[in-house]
Amino acid sequence: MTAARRAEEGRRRGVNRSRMADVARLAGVSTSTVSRALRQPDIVSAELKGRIDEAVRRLAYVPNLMAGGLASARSRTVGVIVPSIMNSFFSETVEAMGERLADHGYQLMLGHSGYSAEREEALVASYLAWSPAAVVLTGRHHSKLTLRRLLDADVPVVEMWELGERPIDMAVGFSHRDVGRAVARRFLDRGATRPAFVGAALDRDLRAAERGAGFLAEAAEAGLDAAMIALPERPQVSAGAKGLARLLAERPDTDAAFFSNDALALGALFECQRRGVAVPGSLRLCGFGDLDFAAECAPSLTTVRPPRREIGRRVAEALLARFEGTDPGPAVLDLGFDLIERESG
Amino acid sequence: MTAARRAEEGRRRGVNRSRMADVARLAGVSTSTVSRALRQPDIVSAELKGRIDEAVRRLAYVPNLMAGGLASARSRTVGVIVPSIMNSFFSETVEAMGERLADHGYQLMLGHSGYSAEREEALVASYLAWSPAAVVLTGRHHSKLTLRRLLDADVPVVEMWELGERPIDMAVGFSHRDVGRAVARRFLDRGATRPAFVGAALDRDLRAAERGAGFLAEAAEAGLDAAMIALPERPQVSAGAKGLARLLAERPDTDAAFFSNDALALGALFECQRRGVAVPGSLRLCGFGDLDFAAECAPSLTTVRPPRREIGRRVAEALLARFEGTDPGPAVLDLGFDLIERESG
DNA sequence: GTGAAAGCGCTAACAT
DNA sequence: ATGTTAGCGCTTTCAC
Repeated sequence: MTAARRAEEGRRRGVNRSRMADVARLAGVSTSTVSRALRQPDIVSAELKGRIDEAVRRLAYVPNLMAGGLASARSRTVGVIVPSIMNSFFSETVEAMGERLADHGYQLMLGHSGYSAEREEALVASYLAWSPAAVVLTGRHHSKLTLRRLLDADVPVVEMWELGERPIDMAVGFSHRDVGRAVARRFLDRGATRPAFVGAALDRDLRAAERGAGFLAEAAEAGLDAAMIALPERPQVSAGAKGLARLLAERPDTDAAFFSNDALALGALFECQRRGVAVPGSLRLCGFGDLDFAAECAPSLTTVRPPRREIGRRVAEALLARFEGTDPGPAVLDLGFDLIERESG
Repeated sequence: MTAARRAEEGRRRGVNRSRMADVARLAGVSTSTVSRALRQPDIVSAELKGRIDEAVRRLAYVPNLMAGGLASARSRTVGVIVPSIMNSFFSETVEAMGERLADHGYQLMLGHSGYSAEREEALVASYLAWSPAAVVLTGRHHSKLTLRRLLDADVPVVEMWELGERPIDMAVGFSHRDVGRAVARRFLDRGATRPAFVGAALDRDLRAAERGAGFLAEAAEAGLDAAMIALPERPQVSAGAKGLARLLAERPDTDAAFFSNDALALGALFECQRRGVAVPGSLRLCGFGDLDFAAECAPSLTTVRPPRREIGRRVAEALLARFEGTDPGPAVLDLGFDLIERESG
């Protein structure tokens, strides 16, 4: 081999990267046997397995996943789309899911849609180009083309964080409408008569909108006319302060407010402190998420705890079961939620 | 073709998935031309380009990235490792980086090390199996094996969020030591004489430890003996409250405290409220991160704003430049930070 | 239980 | 500017 040729090879594969053929040669077997030893160790004789493992170790062999994927028409990759990585709700779910799947040799490809169906569509297309083992989406609202592509690809799909009647394939989450209802009931039980819902970016965050709808529905059934404040900005602490200001301006006699997440609720709490509004004395507050500050602020925040990690874990479990051909459990898995009763409401 | 054979093909490639050869046939050209038209449109005649695009559209052709990757020995994949996805510092960086790279057809593979060098090592190995276009790591401390693997693979590497003297390849971040010094100077300028640093999980979060070291060094140079409280737990709001309690117990005359992040500082602030400690009257507080609540809490939080999004953007820019063979800029890029002066300190 | 041989769908010389 | 040809490194029948 000429030096130039060797240099070319080095550039292609990275300097010291060995192939399965190198392992086979060193172990004195065929590549088929190496391939089997690596993926189904039990069907290879113990002696050969030992020689192969040794060769793998000595050569520091790392399989080329693209070659494997091409040959087998599938990859150990799971494409995941969340609305935003920065949202700690989803990132905790993703972390749990990723850990569980990584244990079994699966890699996550993570993307964020920014709550846009169009971006979701593009992400799904680019995931499918990798022949993923599965695709995980957030929510149950997707474009027609997204649906068609997923169906055509015949790939396992999980919709998470929200439940629908007819999932594409599987769904793991809970009912946001029920969350809204539960919070309303809590307020009513405590004697509130002028409840309100304050949400941000509800046109994009459909799950938050549904929590609001559930809240209003429950109040209406109790004969109360709940107010609804929809803020255009992102659901951050600063928006919560504005939301409270608007609420107090538009309906000063409000006595209980459900904010679409804990960040908003915290902002509202700060604003109450600044204005001298007593919480829960003259205004009850409830958030959603049970973020870590909820238990610490003063007064501590009544909120709803979604099964963040549990969703990730169960999605992973269902997928692993599918991959291994065992029972993946129910197509629609409702994990429920907890109402965390603290001082603010 | 028999029905069974067709069924087998369907299973392999997904029901309607067409190959480049199908596109070539429909457009009446060779696959090489299709391949060129897709990757370097300018070197193909306008007429053929048009026919090919039409064929791609009609067949809803999605390239098989594994085949492409195998043939070209590289993939449009960037492996990224952060300590934790749930940490909004890193997730904002990842989001910015991902957007920029996605615009150019690159996908992120995201993993989290949980601040463990061992897990980082495993992740790097699994990324390299995908022939990634680049690998992005957090920080400058990596295991020997990680280093060797990256060097052997001859892949572009960026270390982010921290700067070292000899980066593996490129580094984009800022000096955490300087952050600590800047905060100490601020406290001293305001007349503090009994400063302290409170950090959590400093044995794992080496950047936080370095902020603490810088803080102590600056205080020492001014002839002051700064205290250091190291909490074992994760840097959350609840830990901040504990940190404040310990600080007040161990050194009651402390008049200024730098918490290793905003969550801790917020917890401390809440605890001060509960104990009736005046902030900044009897105790100055400073955080790190400038999270969204920092501007909203009462008193508002003096803190340090790291260039979260900017880091992601600049990492992406540097990599894209490398991919395209243009000037990637300096090997070590210091983006600095901002001291945000608010009420608490 | 193991090996030989035929691809997987694409890219990249090379030739025209 | 376009086509021909030979793989990329692995998996998977199919024989033995």
